[in-house]
Amino acid sequence: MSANTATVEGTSRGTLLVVDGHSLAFRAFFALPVENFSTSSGQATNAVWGFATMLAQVIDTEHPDHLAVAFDVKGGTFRSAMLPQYKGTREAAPEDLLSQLPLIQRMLSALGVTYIEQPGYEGDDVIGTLATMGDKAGYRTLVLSGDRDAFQLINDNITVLYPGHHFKDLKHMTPEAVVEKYHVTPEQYPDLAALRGETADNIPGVPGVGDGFAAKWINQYGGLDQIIEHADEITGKKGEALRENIEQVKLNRSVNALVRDLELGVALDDLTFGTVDAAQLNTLFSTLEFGVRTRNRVLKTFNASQSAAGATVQAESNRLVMPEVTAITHGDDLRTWVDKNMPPADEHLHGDDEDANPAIDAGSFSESTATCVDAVNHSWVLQAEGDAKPGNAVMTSLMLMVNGQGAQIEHIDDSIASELQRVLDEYHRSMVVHGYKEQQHLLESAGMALPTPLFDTKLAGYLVHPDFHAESLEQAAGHFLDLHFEEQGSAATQGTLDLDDMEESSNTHVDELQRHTAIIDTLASVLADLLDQRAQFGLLKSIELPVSKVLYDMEHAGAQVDMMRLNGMRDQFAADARQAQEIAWESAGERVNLQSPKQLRKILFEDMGLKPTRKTKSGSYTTNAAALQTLYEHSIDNERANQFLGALLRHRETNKLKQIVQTLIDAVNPRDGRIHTTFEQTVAATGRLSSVDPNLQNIPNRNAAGREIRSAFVPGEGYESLLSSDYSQVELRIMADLSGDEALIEAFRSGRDFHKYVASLVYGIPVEEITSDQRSHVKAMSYGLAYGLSTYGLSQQLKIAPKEAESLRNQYFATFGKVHEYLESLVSTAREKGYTETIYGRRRYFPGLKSPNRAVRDAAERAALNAPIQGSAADIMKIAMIRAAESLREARLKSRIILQIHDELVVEIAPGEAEQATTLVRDAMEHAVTMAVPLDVSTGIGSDWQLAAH
DNA sequence: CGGTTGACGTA
DNA sequence: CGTACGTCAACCGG
Repeated sequence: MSANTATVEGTSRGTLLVVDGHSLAFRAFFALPVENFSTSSGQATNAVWGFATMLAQVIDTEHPDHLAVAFDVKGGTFRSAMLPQYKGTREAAPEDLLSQLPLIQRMLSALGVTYIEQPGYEGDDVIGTLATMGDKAGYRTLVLSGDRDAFQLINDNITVLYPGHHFKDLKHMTPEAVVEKYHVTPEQYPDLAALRGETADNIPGVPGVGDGFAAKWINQYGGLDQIIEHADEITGKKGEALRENIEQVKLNRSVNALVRDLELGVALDDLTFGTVDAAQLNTLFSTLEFGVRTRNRVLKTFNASQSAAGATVQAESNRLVMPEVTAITHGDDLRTWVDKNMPPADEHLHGDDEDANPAIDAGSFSESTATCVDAVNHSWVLQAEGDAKPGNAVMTSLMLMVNGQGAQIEHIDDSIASELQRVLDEYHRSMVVHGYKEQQHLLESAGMALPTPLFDTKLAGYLVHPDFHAESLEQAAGHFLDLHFEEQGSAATQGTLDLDDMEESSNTHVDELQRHTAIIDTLASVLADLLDQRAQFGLLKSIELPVSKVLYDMEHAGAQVDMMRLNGMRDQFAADARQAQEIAWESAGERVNLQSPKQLRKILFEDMGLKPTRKTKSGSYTTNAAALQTLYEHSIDNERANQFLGALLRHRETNKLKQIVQTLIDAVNPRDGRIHTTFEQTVAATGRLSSVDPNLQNIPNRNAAGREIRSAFVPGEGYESLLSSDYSQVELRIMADLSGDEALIEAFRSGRDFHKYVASLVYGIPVEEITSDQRSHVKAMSYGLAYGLSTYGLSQQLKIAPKEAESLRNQYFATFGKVHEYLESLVSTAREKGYTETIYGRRRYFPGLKSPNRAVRDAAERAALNAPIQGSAADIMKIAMIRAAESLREARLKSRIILQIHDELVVEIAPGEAEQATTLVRDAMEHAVTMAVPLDVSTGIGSDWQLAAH
């Protein structure tokens, strides 16, 4: 299709947006407190800002292709000649508002928007004319106006966008909406308004007559003319009042009729989006002291509308604005800088008390009044750099940025720390950071603490695109902003450092801090916009940010280990491994490296001539445990091979355990004898956490030898025991709830042995007759569901015939039909929408569902099946963690959460707190969310992690 | 040396 | 030919 070919759908030619300039400015002025929107020289800017963001919002949601703004002109109109007091209230508009009208017009010029003033007429008449032109030409016509006179224009083609109680939520006034609200048609509305009067325009109506009586009369008599004809018939005080004010009403009616056929000297074709003059806009916005975010937001909207080549234009509009840097070396400098540059801490935009229990409720997420973008537009950025390793954090530098001004701190002394702490306490509610948890570690290392900030670009980026994991801020900028940076040369990493290099590296260091701060600033506005569009701000505010704080505390606390025990285990495992190795070497006849699959393949499949079972994905023969086990079982008649395989399997197991223990030993912080893992909050695409450095979420638990390692995790000094508390079958319970399958729900509500109960339903025999094989087969089936298992996989796992697995599956789905439907619906919805959602609106996108490659597509389907289930379980656990930490704190207990292993929490219990802490944690977990089935939590307490198991 | 592969630990 | 992770050691190419 040629770029010039316009496609016309149906009769609609496109969308025309007509804006009532004065009324929009007026509404903005009174909706936004002028104290928060003034330049340092005292010029009010609230109307300009409100006008700009409102207009951008409407353009973004309605996508008009034609646009015009109408203004009143100074001096009288034909109406003021008729009605001297007309719009007296508006004429008396504060100077602060009037002074902003020329600024708004300058902004519109810079944006390439046509605005129209018609001497002798009002903006309303221009609007009436433009709307009529649009209607006749077949455009969907939108009138953005806060003036109700515009309602008379409404018809099937013309909709008035009317600001409601909150400036930003626009009501779409259609004919139906007018009838619903006023009980008259749009054509009759001026009659109603004439009777009622219009206080906003200083026009008196009939005293005592409001919308209700006016509508009643209109519907009774047909219209104003008929009412006047029959005025004598109307009884009572109101009838009297009408007769007394009939002249006023007639006058009102002649004044509120909009002129709809002015000669404007413009055609609709002239009203397309013009060229944006970015330079002029920059000059204007910097005079008005608007932040880079406002500028980018507006530019983005108008550039996208102006040109179909949105991508390139958008990239240009995302150019970073580097902060102008002021070096801070003393607390007094910081105070001066803050007083000069920071806006007053602004409570009303996000007035939630930080201590209040965050509203965690799926329904309330999308309802917050201030949008994320609004809030972020008034925020500032904090970026600290350094090593954020829990327990060993070191901060090297820090920068604050607001409105293009940066305060750079390279060395923190006491005066700066105390001043900065004051700033954090006062301003945290309007602060943006990248990685709250990491920033908190850095600040803590300098003796400070950061209360919960407004926004976190790292967490927000994760919510927007959980499959994308940015290694650096530059990568995040490349991904989300289409801003690309050259690879940073690593001069410092090679060769010697002379004085020039030192200087250079110190400069690049500052450049980097500056660049990072600027990237965060721009990222925040772009990501806030995306979160708003998806109604995910609640997820950030009520789950990710609060859990981030909990995770910080967990990382900071760490987990105490018994070093003696670890060393003892390491030595024992090492000895066992060495012994197994000796035997293996002897039977192999050579000192083969047992940790080299390549060497093993040679020994097993070439030298010993064993028959390989399966291949790895790269095509070589596998030597994994399952294969070795099979070979072992089939090699009874080959003594040498049998002995080798047995020793190899033993070596594999013990050596792995030795390695795990050694990794733990290496991770112990010598300063406190504890292991401080890092919980990654933005890595797992489903919403789960992960644990690194070391990974404390994969400590062995399945067999006795491995489980011993858990006994090395003990309460630290000042604590008496460990509590382990975990959910039973959360994912299955989520499936029961979301599918609404009555049988599965009942299985959980019954309180019986769940898997046995399910098996009895599936096999159709009494619970008492279920064999342990039957139970375990059904159990495997249940758990496999959420993974998208194949019958082949099930047969492999259970070592049963594929046919048997197939019939188990059929029986299962015959019993739990709604579960089957639900799982299918997950995939089909994902295919339609491109993404899945958890119960709290966490999304994951699946481009692979459209892949022509079947293997890729199948894998994507399984992941799409699993993501909402695993992800909802993750949401629930995060909420439980927030609530548990909160109630432990509120009860002033010393006991604290130290580990999370997906469905388990480990709590370090202080003396005498066991009972109360158990109750609080259990309660938080059980009541994290309400579902059709109860959440079952089991707990145990012991003097080490293994003994705490239950 | 950095990246990949195979193996294996957890939920 | 079951989802989601992290870590190790060996190996390969530069």
